[in-house]
Amino acid sequence: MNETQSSDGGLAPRRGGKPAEGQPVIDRAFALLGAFDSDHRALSLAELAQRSGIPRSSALRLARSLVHVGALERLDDGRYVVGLRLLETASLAPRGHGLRSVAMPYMEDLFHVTRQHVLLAVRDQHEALLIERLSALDASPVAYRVGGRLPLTSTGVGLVLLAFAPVAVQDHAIGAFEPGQGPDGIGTAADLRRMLAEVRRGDHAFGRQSHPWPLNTVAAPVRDGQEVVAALSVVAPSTGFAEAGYGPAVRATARAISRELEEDGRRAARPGHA
Amino acid sequence: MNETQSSDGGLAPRRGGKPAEGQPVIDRAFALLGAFDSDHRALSLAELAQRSGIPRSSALRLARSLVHVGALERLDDGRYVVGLRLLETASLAPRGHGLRSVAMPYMEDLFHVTRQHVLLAVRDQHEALLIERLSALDASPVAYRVGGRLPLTSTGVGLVLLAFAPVAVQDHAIGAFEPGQGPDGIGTAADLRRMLAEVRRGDHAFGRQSHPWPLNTVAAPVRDGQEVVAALSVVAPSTGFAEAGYGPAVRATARAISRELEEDGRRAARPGHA
DNA sequence: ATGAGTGATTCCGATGAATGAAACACAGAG
DNA sequence: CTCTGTGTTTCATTCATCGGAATCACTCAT
Repeated sequence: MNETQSSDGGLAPRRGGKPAEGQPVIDRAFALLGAFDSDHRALSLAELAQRSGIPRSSALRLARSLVHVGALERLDDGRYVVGLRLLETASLAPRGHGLRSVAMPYMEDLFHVTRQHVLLAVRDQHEALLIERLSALDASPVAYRVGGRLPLTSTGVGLVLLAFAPVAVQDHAIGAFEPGQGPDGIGTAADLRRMLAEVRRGDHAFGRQSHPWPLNTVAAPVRDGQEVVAALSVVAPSTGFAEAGYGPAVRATARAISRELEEDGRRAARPGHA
Repeated sequence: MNETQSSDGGLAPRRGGKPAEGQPVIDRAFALLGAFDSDHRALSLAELAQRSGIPRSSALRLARSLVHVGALERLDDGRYVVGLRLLETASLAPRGHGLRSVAMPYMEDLFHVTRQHVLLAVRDQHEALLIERLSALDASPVAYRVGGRLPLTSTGVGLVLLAFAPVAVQDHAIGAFEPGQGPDGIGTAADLRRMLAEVRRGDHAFGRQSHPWPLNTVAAPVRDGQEVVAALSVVAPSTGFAEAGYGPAVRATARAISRELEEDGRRAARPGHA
């Protein structure tokens, strides 16, 4: 490691750089893309380099490649933003827009009836990823953003996804649970475990949280065959939250989406396609 | 080439491969991602290699890297699909979900009122890219898919985007126009040019097409400041198409979105943010 | 003007990551 | 059994990648 072996006299300017470590180009490229978040949608080269931990000259070269393929776009002021090309290919993700496209019309109807936030989320590893959110103009503000991640141990959709996740995932979540993270009524890991069992038994989850704002939520699982692939929920301010009304609506909608998914699957599986 | 120059005795197996050409890794990686389309959402390694024109072993290595960062996911049967990671970062594209998030509530209302397809599209080079589509369960089928591309010279949104595009883009489209591509009433390049002028003057576009199904459409521009950044439209079956009703609704909604965009811009521009 | 400061860009030698033909393993079909 | 088609591993070769330093571009305070 020590470059002392430049031997006598640093005649050679030691120009050549050494790739920090066996770090594939793809990793670094996506590290660049990972530098963007909801609070930093436009980044200068310097920010890009700093936030991704990549030397400036390398960051520039990579960013140019990404612009070339359309993954990034360059603004007039020189800053970079995420490009449309990503949206284009991302829309082909079966668990993302694929799921979304069949769920959307039903979510529309649910939204039409409730006029409250309607959420659709899937599980990715130990987090939930918000696929779609419908909100009214005059709706109460919520923190959850489409494309954003949220914890499994709180939020209705999270609890549903966790309840039907592989045991390993559940254990991980229960083990890592720290009191205070969960919604109201879940103080300890034991509470969480009990809650998950309850969710499985009733096939839906109620959630109450008072932390940022007082919000109530009902969530239900969306299935493709036997497997739970997503969770649907309605989130509404506690004031005037009609559990009795939203609960059945959410569960019915979730089942409708599940049925449609299964039909689509059957239709796609049978005949030779392509 | 003839490999006769193996000279005397093929002792050396000639293993080493030569990088086809000065082709950055990023380009190849996105060539892999580009192998997916709406008819091929799951691809085997062989398909992936063939469709992207990359040797199998290289495709495998790249695909693994992409799986590692979450851009691809691997199904149980070994096939690859687009992963959630892409959706996550793609949701940060200002011209994509950024625009979408402010437009959505208004689109919801428009959809609520009309119960017809509501489309939001932006221009990317010489094509339009569909950012969002709201459709009813019982709606007439349309070919346009979220994340998909559609020509500028047909479809209401396309005409609006083209009408307000830089002159170079317009000339390119008019030059490349071939009779028969456009909607009903546009037969020649001259017709197209005249239509674009009319769109600019009236600040909206009507479209009639009978090709796949008889569809009518009204589209209006969405502006951020002076610049047209997107187009909004309602698409409905010709039967019972109430132009008089949809037209104003679409235009009013487009203006509402524009106003909101401008306010957001002002809000974001003024105070120092991060 | 002058200089200081910031950020984007170019240069370029050294080097190791990327490359792909070939070999291998396995599966199903004929 | 052979044969065709998979996915996978190996490995000698080499060219694309790497990043420190120099350069350019631009702003702002003096």
